Amino acid sequence: MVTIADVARHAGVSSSTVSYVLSGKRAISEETRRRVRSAVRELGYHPNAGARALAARRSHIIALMVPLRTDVYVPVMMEIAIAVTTAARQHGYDVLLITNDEGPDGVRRIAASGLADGLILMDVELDDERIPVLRAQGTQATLIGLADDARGVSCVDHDFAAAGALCADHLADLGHREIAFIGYGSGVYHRHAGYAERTLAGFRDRAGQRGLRFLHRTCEGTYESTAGTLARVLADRPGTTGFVVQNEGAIGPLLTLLRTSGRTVPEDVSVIALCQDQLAEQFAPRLTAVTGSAQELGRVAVEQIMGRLAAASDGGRPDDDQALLTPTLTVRESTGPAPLLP
Amino acid sequence: MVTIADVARHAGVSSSTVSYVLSGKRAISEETRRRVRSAVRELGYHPNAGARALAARRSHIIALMVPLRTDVYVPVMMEIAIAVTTAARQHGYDVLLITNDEGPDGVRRIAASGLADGLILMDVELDDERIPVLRAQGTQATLIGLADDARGVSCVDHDFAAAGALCADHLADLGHREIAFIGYGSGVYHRHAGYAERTLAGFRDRAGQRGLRFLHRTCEGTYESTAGTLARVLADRPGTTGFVVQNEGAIGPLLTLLRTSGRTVPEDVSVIALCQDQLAEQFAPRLTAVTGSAQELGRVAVEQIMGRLAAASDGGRPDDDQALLTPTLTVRESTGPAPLLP
DNA sequence: CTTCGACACTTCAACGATGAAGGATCGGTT
DNA sequence: AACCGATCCTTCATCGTTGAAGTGTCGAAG
Repeated sequence: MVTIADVARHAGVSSSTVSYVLSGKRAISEETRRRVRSAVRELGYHPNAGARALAARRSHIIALMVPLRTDVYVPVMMEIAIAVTTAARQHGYDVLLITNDEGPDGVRRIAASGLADGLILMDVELDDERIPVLRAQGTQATLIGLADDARGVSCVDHDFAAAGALCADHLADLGHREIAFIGYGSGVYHRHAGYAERTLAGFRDRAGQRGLRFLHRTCEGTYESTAGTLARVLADRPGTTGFVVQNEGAIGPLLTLLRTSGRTVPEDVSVIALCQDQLAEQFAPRLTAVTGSAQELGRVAVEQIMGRLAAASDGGRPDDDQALLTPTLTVRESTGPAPLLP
Repeated sequence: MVTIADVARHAGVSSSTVSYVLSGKRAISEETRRRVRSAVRELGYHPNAGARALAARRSHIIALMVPLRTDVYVPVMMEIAIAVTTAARQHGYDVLLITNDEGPDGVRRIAASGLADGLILMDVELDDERIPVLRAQGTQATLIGLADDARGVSCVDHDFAAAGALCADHLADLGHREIAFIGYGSGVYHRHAGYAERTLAGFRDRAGQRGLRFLHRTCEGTYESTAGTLARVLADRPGTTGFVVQNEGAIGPLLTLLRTSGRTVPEDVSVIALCQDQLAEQFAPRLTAVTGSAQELGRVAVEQIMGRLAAASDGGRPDDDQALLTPTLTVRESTGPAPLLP
């Protein structure tokens, strides 16, 4: 194993000088810097992570707490995780993966052991138990999602309300008047999952403003569940011409069911999805969709943590940022003008 | 911050004793152990990760290198990542997430810095550049996937050949004689991705033994691509009554296309999928599927790494294990007896 | 000719844990 | 009484890096 002392010897300087060259915290002459750098390269030196963490009281690791639960669309989680990892590396940080089932104790463990300098929490609930722990330990953290009391932490999330509103606007612009909103399973709403509630609220408000009639129906995302949901919608409101689908699992079944019931998309009914573009492109017809960027979400979360860590190490009190990322509407082939009244 | 010295003082012993109580490496009297344990609890002591790593030359972290690429079905990757994390925690280990784009340098960085004690590599290529690095650094590692030269590392993977063979057997048992194998996009085969090639080879061999005629066709997984693939299959072999689908993205489109072309499943044609059960359950009809457990894969990978670490720290040379996990066939509603000849 | 500040580097004491080696205590042997 | 071995605990050096404080040198100002 190559240590900083080996590098120092090889470059003919003290180990402190090597440390300073590497951290850039003191002025070092051009000549010395060159010699140290080439010694580092020649010996293939990599600073020992443990020693560094111990001495500097910084692990250069952030922890990412991901849900075990899989009613969230999983690829999005993975995309966020990868975006976080990539963004963190650009700041010289690595990412530790923690699962949600460790709960508040997990947060305590990571913070108290100094394993990570900061945490990013996914799948945050409105009154999440982990948040008080973070405050108590004085740990820097960013939530992906919103919480009721987010003092002492930063937050970033998609602007789900705006996404809901975009759906309502698009369908209203096309002349639709009766809309069905196919949501997640009822469990998601009972859990008060922010993304589900806020999308619905955003949609509802805008729908009201635009004079749309609409039904919200829960749906588990299986074929059977979607069939049941659709049947009830068509029974209650036979005049429905627009569908907003938030549940990724329900999209395929819904399209199939509409086709088999003799309705063509977008001539008879329009379908707008709240899902990733990649998924929206896979269906036939390609779906008009409202999307937020998972990559951006991960990137912003990392920026927020880095900001907090920098502020804290300068002795300041970090700002509790709240970022809401604006969603985008991409019009494809699944939405069109409302059919003329028969 | 609570240190081991604080605990020692509180329990009226030396810090070594606390360390021994916690690690269990020396006999400590019942009474002392009790006092130390309660001091730990009362003070909320968590050993400092950096100090521990430095002194013990063990970080209690394993790194998991995940692909950035997303032509693999992403939920499976996430499931593996979570299984790895959960299994690692049971051994007192945490998991660091590294992305594949760091390549061999990433492996070097992690190994040389002592950040992780071992690595698990996903998305392994047959002549993966990272493997020689692992050998050179003497780093313990497990591959998820197979490589040409896996000396010095352990491997675990699904037995894709067996999965292919299971498909052939099931369709042959049902009396089908002309089968189409809908695979991944051609890029996957050009890359010589092991899972794709081995499934196909396993299917081909068994199909030969059972006297099946079959076509292998690549498919990108979009609706258009699936439509094109299916059209060609039906043009070349109108008598095809069995479909094996390995590309998750092609399943939905294929079912829709078969239906719109007037073929019912499973009366006219049988469809068997190589995909997760969760996905297979989502379609109508529910799909007969051959599955390997992603959870098991993650679990075994962790066991292998733990075994290697234990052997290495006992001064031994770890065994280069190779595990192939047996897939399961779950018969559902999408396969049935071959139709009688007209 | 002293004094001073700037610069470039070195010395050295942390950081918090581990574990080999070295006591202390005790009942049991000789 | 002296010794022994077992048991249980402590002392202390060590891990590799960091960064505050200190040293040495040099040129400019007083």
